[in-house]
Amino acid sequence: MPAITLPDGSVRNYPGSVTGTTIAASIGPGLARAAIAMVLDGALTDLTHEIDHDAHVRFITRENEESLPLIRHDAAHVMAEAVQALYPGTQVTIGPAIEDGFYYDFYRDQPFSADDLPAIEAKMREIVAGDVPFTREVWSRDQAISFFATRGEKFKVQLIRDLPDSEEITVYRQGKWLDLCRGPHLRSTGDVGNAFKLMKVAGAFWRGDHRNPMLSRIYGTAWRNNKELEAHLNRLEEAERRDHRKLGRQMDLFHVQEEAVGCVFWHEKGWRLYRTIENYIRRRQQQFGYSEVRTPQLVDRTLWEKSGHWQNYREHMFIAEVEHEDKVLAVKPMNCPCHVQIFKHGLRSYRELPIRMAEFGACHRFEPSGALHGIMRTRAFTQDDAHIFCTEEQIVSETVTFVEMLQLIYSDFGFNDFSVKFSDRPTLRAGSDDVWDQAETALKLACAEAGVEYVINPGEGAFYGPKLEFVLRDAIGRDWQCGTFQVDFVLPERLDASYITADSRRARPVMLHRAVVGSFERFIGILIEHCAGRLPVWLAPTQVAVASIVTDANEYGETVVATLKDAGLSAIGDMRNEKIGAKIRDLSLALIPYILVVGRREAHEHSVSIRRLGNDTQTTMSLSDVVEILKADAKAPDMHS
RNA sequence: GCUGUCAUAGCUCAGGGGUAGAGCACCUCAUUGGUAAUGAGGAGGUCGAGGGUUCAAUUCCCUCUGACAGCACCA
Repeated sequence: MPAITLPDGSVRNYPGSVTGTTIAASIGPGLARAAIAMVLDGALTDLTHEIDHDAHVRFITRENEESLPLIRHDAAHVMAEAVQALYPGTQVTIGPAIEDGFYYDFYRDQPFSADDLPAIEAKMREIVAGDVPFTREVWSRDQAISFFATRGEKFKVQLIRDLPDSEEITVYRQGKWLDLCRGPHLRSTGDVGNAFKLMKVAGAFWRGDHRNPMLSRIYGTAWRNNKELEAHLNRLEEAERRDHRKLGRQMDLFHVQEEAVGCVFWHEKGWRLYRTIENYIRRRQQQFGYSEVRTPQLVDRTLWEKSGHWQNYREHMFIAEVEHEDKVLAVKPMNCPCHVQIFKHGLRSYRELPIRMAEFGACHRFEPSGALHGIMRTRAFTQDDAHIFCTEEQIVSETVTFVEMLQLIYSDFGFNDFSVKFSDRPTLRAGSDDVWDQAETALKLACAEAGVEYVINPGEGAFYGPKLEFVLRDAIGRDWQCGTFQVDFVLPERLDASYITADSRRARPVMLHRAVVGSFERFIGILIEHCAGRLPVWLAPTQVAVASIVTDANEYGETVVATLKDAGLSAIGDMRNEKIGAKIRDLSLALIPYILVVGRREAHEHSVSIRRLGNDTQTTMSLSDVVEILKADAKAPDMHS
């Protein structure tokens, strides 16, 4: 006699075991039609699941966002059936729902190409139109293994073998096709609906391990209705429009070329943007008690051996050798060991701590070719790196202050939304478990004190310590990891850094590795995409353009440009023999925040007509007023008194 | 690095076994105009590099380099 409690608190009794389908039907025909799955005692479950005990049940309908992963997972099954129908001999592996959609990994001698997608998609729509029910079956392990083995599904067999003994082995059948699957699923293939689209094919390693065979993965996107699908496709187009590589070219900020793979050629405008950001960070660091240093690019391998980087990252380091000297130098891949050298130079007293040592450190890392991405992931980059040498007692307060600084900087760049990941000890690491316990505990305590909420990122810490990763969210909802904060008890030990305590003994400092923007290259890429190239005035490489209407106004136009430059603004003149409409268009496409138009009237009145980017209205003002307005608008956020 | 796709003018792209084409940008001339494209003319390419097949290769084949998407990697 199961008693079923519904979300509104009402309880219904059923004579024997009962399915969700029956319960929904007993509540009403509307719900019977709409319910596509249920949450049974907190767990998402098939509607056909038999309930033989008292339970809480909540029904999921298409209106509910929780239906999305189900729709996507079902779409993956439908795709797998379609693929096996069209390409016999293809082996199936796994096909989960993911953010925005789903994928399925197949094994096939000939990987799929984009040309195969229309046929697969058409077959999928057939299967959806067939509207055949999904049915769940529990199989024995042997039954499942022999079934998939006879079909030559080697990957499935391996999956089943690796399932823990406690795990019930279930398959889901849809018509003649079936797949090993934990479920749950919707009622039938028809519930997938038609708001899906196959997006791309890609290679993916079996079980995510590069030593394993490569599978052929097909990605799809799936939604509850066509409106959602359209919105998603529009978001993708918007992201493409914002691509920093495209905008970087259009705005003439930088380029990359074959002779310096993964390295950025900064053009004048891009470099101006870079320097504006660097100077801003420098001022913030000063404000927060950092001192700036500069360390060598080429450092003997012995130092990297001591730090452990040679053992851990040798294959990612650029090496320099000279003909007449028997030395191997590494182009520095990071700054920490160098900063320790400065710390070690001379005796340090506890009175000096914390020492906050900052460097705009240019680093080189041999990143795998497939990892490179515009200026976001490069082989040569510069970090806003700093290392805080402090006592254990100072970890908490230093963390709190760092988070405060990071928040301030992010919001100055227009990022007000960020999240934090806590990465704990990795499998390959230096330092004893005691030291790791100590470091992780200290960092957690510091987070609590700073009011930082985080999600755990298991096993993703650096080899020398746990870290916090600060992930910011951009204007179109994409996440980017920028800031980092790492507690390190290992490197000071390895590199033998010490200070003199109040009672004249030697003690090890703790080293806090930290960066706010991370790599300047990457951050600038993110910034460009965040604001779609329409940089705030203080960052814009060209802040204002002066356009003349007639040649008679050119001379006055030039004096306006000169006045703006004298006021410290980055100004250009456009005195070309073009119509004003064409100039407005060109200067707008160049994403210059302000356009000042001058004609005979303005020249005579000593005024300008001012127009803000993205706004098609204009007002005429005296030149002196405009200069004051622009000066105020062009001030860096930390320069407002 | 792996799988796949791609590489033609500064940019965006078309073409195709018989020495290359458009639009924009650029240069020249005319035009002096009031807020997102004035008109006409001109110049610009070893068709990514190397090899092969062929009477002939930018086009077909192979190798390399680079780019793009995904995977793997990211101290």
